[in-house]
Amino acid sequence: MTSIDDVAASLGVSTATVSRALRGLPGVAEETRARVTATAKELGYVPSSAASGLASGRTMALGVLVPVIDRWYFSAVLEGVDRQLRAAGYDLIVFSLGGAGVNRDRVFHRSILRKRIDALLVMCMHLTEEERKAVQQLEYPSIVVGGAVEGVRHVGIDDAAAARDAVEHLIGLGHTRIAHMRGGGSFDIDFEVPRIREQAFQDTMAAHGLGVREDWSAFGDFRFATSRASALTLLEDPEDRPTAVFCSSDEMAFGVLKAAAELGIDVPGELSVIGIDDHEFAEPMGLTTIRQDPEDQGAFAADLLLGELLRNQPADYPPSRPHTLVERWTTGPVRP
Amino acid sequence: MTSIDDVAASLGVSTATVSRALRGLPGVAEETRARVTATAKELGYVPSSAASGLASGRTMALGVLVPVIDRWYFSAVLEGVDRQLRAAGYDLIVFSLGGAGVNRDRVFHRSILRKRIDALLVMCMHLTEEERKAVQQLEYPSIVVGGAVEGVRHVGIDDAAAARDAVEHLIGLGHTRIAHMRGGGSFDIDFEVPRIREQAFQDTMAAHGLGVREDWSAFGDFRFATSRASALTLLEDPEDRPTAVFCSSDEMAFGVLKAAAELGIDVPGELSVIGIDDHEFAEPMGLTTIRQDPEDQGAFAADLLLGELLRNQPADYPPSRPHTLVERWTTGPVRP
DNA sequence: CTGAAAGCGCTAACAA
DNA sequence: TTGTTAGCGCTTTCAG
Repeated sequence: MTSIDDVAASLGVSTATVSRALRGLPGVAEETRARVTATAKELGYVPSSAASGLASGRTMALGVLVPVIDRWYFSAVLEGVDRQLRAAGYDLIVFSLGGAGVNRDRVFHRSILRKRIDALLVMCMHLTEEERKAVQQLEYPSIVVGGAVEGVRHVGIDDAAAARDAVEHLIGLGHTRIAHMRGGGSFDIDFEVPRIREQAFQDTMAAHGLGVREDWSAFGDFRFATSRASALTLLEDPEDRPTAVFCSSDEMAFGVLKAAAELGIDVPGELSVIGIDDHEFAEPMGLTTIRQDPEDQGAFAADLLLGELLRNQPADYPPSRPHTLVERWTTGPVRP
Repeated sequence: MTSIDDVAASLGVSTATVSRALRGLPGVAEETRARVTATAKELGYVPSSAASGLASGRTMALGVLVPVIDRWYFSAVLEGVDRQLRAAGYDLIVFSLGGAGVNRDRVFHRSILRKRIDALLVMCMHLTEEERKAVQQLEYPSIVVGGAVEGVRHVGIDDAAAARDAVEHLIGLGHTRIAHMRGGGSFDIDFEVPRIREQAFQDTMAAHGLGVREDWSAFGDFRFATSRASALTLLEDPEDRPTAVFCSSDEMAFGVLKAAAELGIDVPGELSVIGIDDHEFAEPMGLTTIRQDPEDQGAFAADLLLGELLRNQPADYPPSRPHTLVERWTTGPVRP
């Protein structure tokens, strides 16, 4: 492994000069810089991040804490984060809690506080009291993406408004018998988001003088399979079923669509379905939904953190990222 | 930031003892170890990974190179990798090339060779000649997951056998008019896998004396949307269309199913569809498919690398991970 | 514009 | 069982 000393020795300059030249710092003769750059390349010199991290205190890495990696929202945010990091020459370290809460505190203590990263991005999820405190007391910048976590700043869509817009779209089409396919639950992934969307559903219904039926609150766990199974029950009685279903996520909307297809229910003739997300499959499925852009959210948060690292002071920003209604073909006027 | 010296000073022992005690090395009195552990915890001491990495040469981090993060296969592999790393106390650094090939070499040189990781896992994708060489010459263990990369060892399913099994399932049901929805292309994500599956399709057809039609080779790009669009054309003529479609991935199979539904084609009555993957949606969709387990592949590869790091010598292993046919409800006997 | 030298916080012989 | 002593490979004052 060729080190900075090798480069310095081979040129007869000091390591300080090599370091300065390679990092583009001022106060190096252009001619020297050129020679250093050339020699470094020739020798295949690559600085050790451990050494420079130790010496400078900056690791050039950003950590992202996620509940799981392989779900649409989280991996999309990661993609957006990574895009910005790449541009800035930062590396991405992913701390996954891996679904259920095994060794959560091990992950927290061992990795996050280990001076391995310059900033931390936390994906929306349920944190324990202790974890929340740990994040708040981090000595480097941090931010939450997605649902809010009390006492920590965050960026994401306005979940209540997004849910309200979805429900009002259905109401605007004349629907009054509206069911809700809700998320949250088993994975402990996030407490707030599903609750906020549920609350917004109820509030919006109430605001329009519409009642919500307890048995029309179906549990879909933010997943296709669970939602399909729930919807099979929800929609089974042709004499008494909703004319529209508001789904707290697109994946759950797909489940409802699948169930409707199996039951021979025409969409949107007999049933309107709306989701939230604008998942990759939403467009080819023709799903009407409230679009959000997790990549944008991740990129925005990463940029924010990167900027703070650069200027060494907290930045001001609007917490809400946009959402918009995308009308496609799964919603339509209620049938008289 | 409390350092190892603080802990040592506060106990009146040497830093060496603290280091040994905390890392569970032998040769420390149990009583001493207990006191050290307690004090470390009390003072909130967390070792600096930069410092220990520099001193020991081990970073306790593993790198994973992916073409993109937010696709089913890649994020699932990541999940499996991460599970093993977590158990071993390793951190996960994700190097994403981010779809198209922007700054690819920057990523390679800046990050991968930077002594930030102890081992590298490369997700199947198309590497340039130079990149392949760089990976081969890495001075730490590396492995490819998914499709093979010439000159680098790898783990994954036997793609040819998987495709053959899928096609033979269709042939076994009496189908002779079989189309192929193929992947590969736009993203440059992987050259080998789509090609191998295509070749296996053709070989298997030939082996059974069946012809393949050029116009029945549809391009689905491994994606739902693209596949649906292709299938709409593939299946449009009721007088002359395949009775079965072999899809090189489940997402593409979903696209075919969607197209069939839109065209009013009964599955499996008029059309059989089989995929490869066993995507999360496959079961609720009732899709017959060749199951592979990317999480298992990731975990297996990570374990292999971790083991080699531990024993400091290359391990022997069977390169192929299992695949199995999962029969559900999208395939059936050809209609006379 | 360049060099010398003192660490950054830990680990790993080697002694004791 | 514990302590001493060198570094690991960089960055960063401070001089020159």
